[in-house]
Amino acid sequence: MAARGAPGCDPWPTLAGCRGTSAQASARADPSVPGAAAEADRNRIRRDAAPPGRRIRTARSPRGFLNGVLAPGTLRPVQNSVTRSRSASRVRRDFIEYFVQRRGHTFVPSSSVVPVDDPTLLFTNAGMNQFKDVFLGQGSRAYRRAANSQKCIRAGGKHNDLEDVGRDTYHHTFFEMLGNWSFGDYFKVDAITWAWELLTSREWWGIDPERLHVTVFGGDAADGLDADREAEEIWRSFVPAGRITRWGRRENFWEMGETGPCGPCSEIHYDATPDGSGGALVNRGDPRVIEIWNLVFMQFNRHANGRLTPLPAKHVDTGMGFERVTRVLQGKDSNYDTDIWSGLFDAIQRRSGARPYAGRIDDPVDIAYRVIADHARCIVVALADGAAPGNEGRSYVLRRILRRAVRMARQALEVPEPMLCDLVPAVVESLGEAFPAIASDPARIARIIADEEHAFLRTIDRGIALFGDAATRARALPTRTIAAEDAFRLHDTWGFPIDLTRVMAAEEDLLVDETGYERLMEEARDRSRTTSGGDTRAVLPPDVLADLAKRGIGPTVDTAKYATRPITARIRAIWTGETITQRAVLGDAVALILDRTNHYSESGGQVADHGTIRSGDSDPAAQDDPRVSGAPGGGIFRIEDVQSMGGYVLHVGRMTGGSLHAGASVEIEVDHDRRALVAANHTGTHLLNHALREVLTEHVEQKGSLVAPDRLRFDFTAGGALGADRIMEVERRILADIERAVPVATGAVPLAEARAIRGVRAVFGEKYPDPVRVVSVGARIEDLLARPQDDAWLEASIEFCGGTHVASTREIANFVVVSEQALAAGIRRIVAMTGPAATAARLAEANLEQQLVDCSRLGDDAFLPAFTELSAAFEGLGLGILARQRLGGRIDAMRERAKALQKRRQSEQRSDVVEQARRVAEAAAGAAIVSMIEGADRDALMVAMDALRARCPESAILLVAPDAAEGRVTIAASVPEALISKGLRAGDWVRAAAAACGGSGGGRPDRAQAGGKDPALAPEAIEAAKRLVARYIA
RNA sequence: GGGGCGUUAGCUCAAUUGGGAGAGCACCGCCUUUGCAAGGCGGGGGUUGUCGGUUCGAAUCCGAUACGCUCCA
Repeated sequence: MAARGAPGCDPWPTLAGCRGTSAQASARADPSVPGAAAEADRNRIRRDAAPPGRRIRTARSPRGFLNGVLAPGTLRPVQNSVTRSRSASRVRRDFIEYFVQRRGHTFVPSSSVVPVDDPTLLFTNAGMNQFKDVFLGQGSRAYRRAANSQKCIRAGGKHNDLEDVGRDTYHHTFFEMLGNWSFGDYFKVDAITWAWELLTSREWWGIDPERLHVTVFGGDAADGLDADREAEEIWRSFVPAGRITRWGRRENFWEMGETGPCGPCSEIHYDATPDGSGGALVNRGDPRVIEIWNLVFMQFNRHANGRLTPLPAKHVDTGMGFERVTRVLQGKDSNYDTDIWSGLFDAIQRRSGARPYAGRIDDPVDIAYRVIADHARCIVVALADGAAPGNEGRSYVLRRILRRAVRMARQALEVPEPMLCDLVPAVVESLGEAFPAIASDPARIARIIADEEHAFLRTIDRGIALFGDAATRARALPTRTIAAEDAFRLHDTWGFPIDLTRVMAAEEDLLVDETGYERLMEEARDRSRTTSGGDTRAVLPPDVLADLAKRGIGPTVDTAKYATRPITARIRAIWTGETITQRAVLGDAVALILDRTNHYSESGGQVADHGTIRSGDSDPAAQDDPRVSGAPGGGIFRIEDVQSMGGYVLHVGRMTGGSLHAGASVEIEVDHDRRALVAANHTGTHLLNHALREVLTEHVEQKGSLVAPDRLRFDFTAGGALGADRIMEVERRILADIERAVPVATGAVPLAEARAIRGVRAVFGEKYPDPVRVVSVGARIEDLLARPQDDAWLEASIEFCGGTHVASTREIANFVVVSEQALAAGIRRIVAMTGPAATAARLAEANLEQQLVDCSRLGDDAFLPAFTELSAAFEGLGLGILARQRLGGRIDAMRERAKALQKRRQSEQRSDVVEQARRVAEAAAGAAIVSMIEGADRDALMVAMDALRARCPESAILLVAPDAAEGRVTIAASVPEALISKGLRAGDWVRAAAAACGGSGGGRPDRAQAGGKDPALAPEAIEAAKRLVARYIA
């Protein structure tokens, strides 16, 4: 424990002479916090830093941070300034304690690694992700300073460290980012001063300041930006000029995206070279000199045209690699030598029986240790946060990570069966304290991992078989090179990464055409890239949001959205997807922003309303607009989608008449019929959620939901398939709820009170506003608030929900489960219908059942066509899953009868045609036989042909089978070798016959089939065939 | 979100340019054998994922769709 002043005797006294508004702001925000570090303060921090001459070696690591790996004496041991070794969890606690208790920050728990509501992000990859809306100006928080340790995954997205994992000592797919933030509060002075204090002061971490190098932004001519002299000057008070370096836009100018908040940043690097000579290695990717902390100063907004303007509110966003700083503080030269990994390495060693981890950089076993440990952490955290391995999106990234680890386990550690699943407890042990969600259901996580490991064993075998084919082809070539197409196919279709193909090729002394492979990859990427894109009308970029605010256009008032009455409103802006315009005319596809709306925008899984916007206003300026034809004034706009962005509601759709202009008064009306269908489905979803919880005794958690007019979809956690019995029970309960006509109550309730209600349903990881809207089926809101802990509420459906609902469950009318399926391991999806669609499904079921009964009573002759028709119609009826299973089983049973009948008919037909063939053979044996066969389909005709050929193997045979009922003539011919050599080809022969009855055909010289369209002309076909064959047998 | 590939008997997979849906294993019967393992002979088993189109004719070509695998973002 470092000797540290108690909170009451802060050795960092508040200093007079605070400068700058940010300092005053922070003092206001929390009076207990000292103001901005002014000059004197910085002097104190400078003095307090561990002086070079007084470095103290750690008691546990007498050789400093080089212990363990390098043999003693190979390099001069470096003295470390760390006074004592801190455990990793202590480092995490220190960071939070410093910013929360000492510097007045609010501790905000790490958000899920699976981003909520951010389609641009594969995984949470930085601490600032959960505050993105604040930086974009779309949201706000109750606090202005925040700090935490954020779970991050960098794999598969823009930041991808996957390739480096295992090969070096400091990249990870999963890591923790320690961060502190200022939202328009303190700025550069405090951010820099506090970072320096935490790192270097003896009271805190006491890192030798001489080992720290700082980078600052050096300016950018294209952007017209000067160097960040402000930050540089602040750094100068701690760090000599020689250890401050300027860098360009790539290293030291941070941007969130193409547009939006951005600014210069300063990075702190740690030099771990033995003699402290690593200054030149900053930003060179050298493992001895690594970046540990990045301080971002958001002070500009980048507009769509690339221009930068100053932000009104300046923010600070910092991120420090937890694993890296722990390594520094524990005096190690690899992140993997810290206590973060030791437990995991032990578990791997025990499970695999491999030799212990030795920390060598190029050793395959040590690489496997690092990769497996890293990937295990990543996968466990991601699964705990609700992601699952799969074949697309982030699921696919997880699958790839998992498979890489499996391959390592198999090849390097030689473990033939699944083993990653057995590492879950070790990961929980090391991370569960900081992130309790990880420890909530380790058995589920292990099960999913084990399934996935088993699946991969199958895939890799198929790939190996395909590789074998490619290798055989390669061996036949003088270059002994596997074709680019094969390598690409292995990668693109069978999931064999190129490096694996290369290794396998090398084993057989073969090469791989990698340049060709890269070319194919690039082509594939191009194909993929050029065809993507979304509806730009439904998105407002940050600069447009800012522009709207500047024009004095406020957020859309949507308080009328729960009523269905038409309202009047005023058009405030028209958004084309690229720019704000003044007018929309017939045919335009745009988005309208009004001052108020009664439409529900897409949210919480419920699809947006459709509706109409009309104006009777005259549009005086329209006459001057060449695009306006006919009478100006009066316009109709059809709303096809409604999206909410930063408080503005975008009514996306197209003009179907007249013109509309900004400022016009309009009437806006919701499509009531559609809204009613959606409401029935939404309340139905709540009833389903509640019924599932009652029917499945296990823990049911909502994982997603879609409420559309024609169906509802509900994804939830469950151990396995529900089965017909439980689906029936779920339906029965919901139908009973509908029958009882339970009233649906809604109300806004303070979040804390609402959370206290017994049995309340909320989606894990979702952010809810305060007050939150509560939707209750079966209990009055007043009663809920009066007795929140009453067990009676377990019988009711009570959810946090902003959606539109029916007033009474009676309006739902009916409920039918359409399907129940697995979505991912441990997650199932139910699709269901309500209202008229559900009633129609029940009617169709009753109808079909009656038809099946009627059909089964029919005699053999009538049965076959009736049954064929019924079974063909079955799929298209839109039945519920229970009806499909039950009646489908009945149809399968009846199909047996149909098959037996068909078989009997076929064999009757066959013996008949064989008899005909026998007669033909007796009557017309000769070099050529041309004959008519009655009542034969194609198969039967072939049987007749076989029978005939067996008797007359030397004859050329052509048979014609007219089928008056089907309006078809089938022709088949067979020609023996002797006649083929004379020039008679079966294909030509049947074609001649078919031509005579309106068809054509073809085939091989010895065997051919043809068809004609007019059975009445069958005799002509016979004549034509006889004429042709006569030429060859004369 | 976009691209590529696949879906044929219970299982593993075949099927030249569109021209008669097959093999091995498994299953059933008979034979051989003291028994077992095995062998011999015979047999059953298919709406070629589904729907539509082109064609005289589609497992094969085209379009849609479902499911699976896979790559990119």
